[in-house]
Amino acid sequence: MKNLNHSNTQTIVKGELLSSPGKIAKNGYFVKTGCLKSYIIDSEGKEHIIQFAPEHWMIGDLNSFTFDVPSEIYVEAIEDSEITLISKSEYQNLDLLEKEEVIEMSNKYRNNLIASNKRVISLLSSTAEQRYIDFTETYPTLVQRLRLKLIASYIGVTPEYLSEIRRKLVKK
Amino acid sequence: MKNLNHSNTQTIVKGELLSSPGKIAKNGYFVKTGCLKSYIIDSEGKEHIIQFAPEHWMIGDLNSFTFDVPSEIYVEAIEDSEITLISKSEYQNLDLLEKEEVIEMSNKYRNNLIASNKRVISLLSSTAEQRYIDFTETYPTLVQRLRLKLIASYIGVTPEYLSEIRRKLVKK
DNA sequence: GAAAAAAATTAAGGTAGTTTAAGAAATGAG
DNA sequence: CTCATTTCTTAAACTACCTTAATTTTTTTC
Repeated sequence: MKNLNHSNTQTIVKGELLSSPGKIAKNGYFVKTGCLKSYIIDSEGKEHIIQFAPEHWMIGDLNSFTFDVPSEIYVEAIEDSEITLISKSEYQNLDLLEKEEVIEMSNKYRNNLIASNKRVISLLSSTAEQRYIDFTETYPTLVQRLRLKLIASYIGVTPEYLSEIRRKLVKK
Repeated sequence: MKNLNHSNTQTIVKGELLSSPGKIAKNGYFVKTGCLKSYIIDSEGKEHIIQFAPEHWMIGDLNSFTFDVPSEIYVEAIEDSEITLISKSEYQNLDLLEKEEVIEMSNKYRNNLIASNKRVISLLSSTAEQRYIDFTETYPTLVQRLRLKLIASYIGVTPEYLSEIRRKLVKK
């Protein structure tokens, strides 16, 4: 992460809300320790998790951050965490960055895109049980750290049904 | 697209397969005219569309292209099209590119990521009917050009059920 | 422009996942 | 440690969406 630390480190506690809908996102967040989540609340009041960001991940509303439109998502700490801010002025205009830094950003976008595409495929083609198994294999450490409720929201099922899935898998 | 046309323009006909699972992707594709689709076939033989690429979009298996792992997807023309190849040697090593070109790539990844994230949210939080309405509003020109079957596969329902959704919407 | 092939429609029956609700277990606060 | 709160589990009734299959419509091909 050479050169990406122009901004200060901040300490935040579990439950702290860094970003919420309606505002234009002024920052992205880079997680040094702990874990954040981004999520939306749908028209029926249900929470859907867009992304988890444990150590070394970036999180934020890229759409709002990039195009100066009001954000639609929440960003919240799910553990006590240390983060650094990624300020808009720096990253919106890539021209201002060194070529190396642009490459670094580009690689982060690309890897994030690859992960997002895989998730789309998984949502389109796998059952909830398979998505849960995939999650446990892809993010074994997160499975330990996260509440079932959060994992359920991420893979797109109710906590009740995930509970049932787990019971079935234990029996096997 | 200044400077991105190092490669030749190719003309392909509807139905032509540019890429298939198992091979390591040697190229990405930039669409000048026409339309391509990328898709997977799941373990039950069902097709799931990952992306449509009409004029000015890029398409390909970024994961395979980037990390030299065997591809898992098909890329196929759904209209007669003109495309240019995006060769791996150029884009895998961003170092070799001019800063401007890196910025251009970064922006394409970023915009693609924003679109992919929106799709994840939509799959998690919206009903099939709402996803169809969103699709018609987001891609009005594609709705005209694409067969119902393809749209159904993209939004994640069977053609039969999309047909039913349409009937309901016409009645309203 | 006629025959063949592919796509779309309709409907009945089925299933994966949701809803609701209530009790048990784990976590958090003082 | 203890009470309050949140999370997890279980189960029964329900619904969004799927499957199958037959018919109609559209598109492709020669």
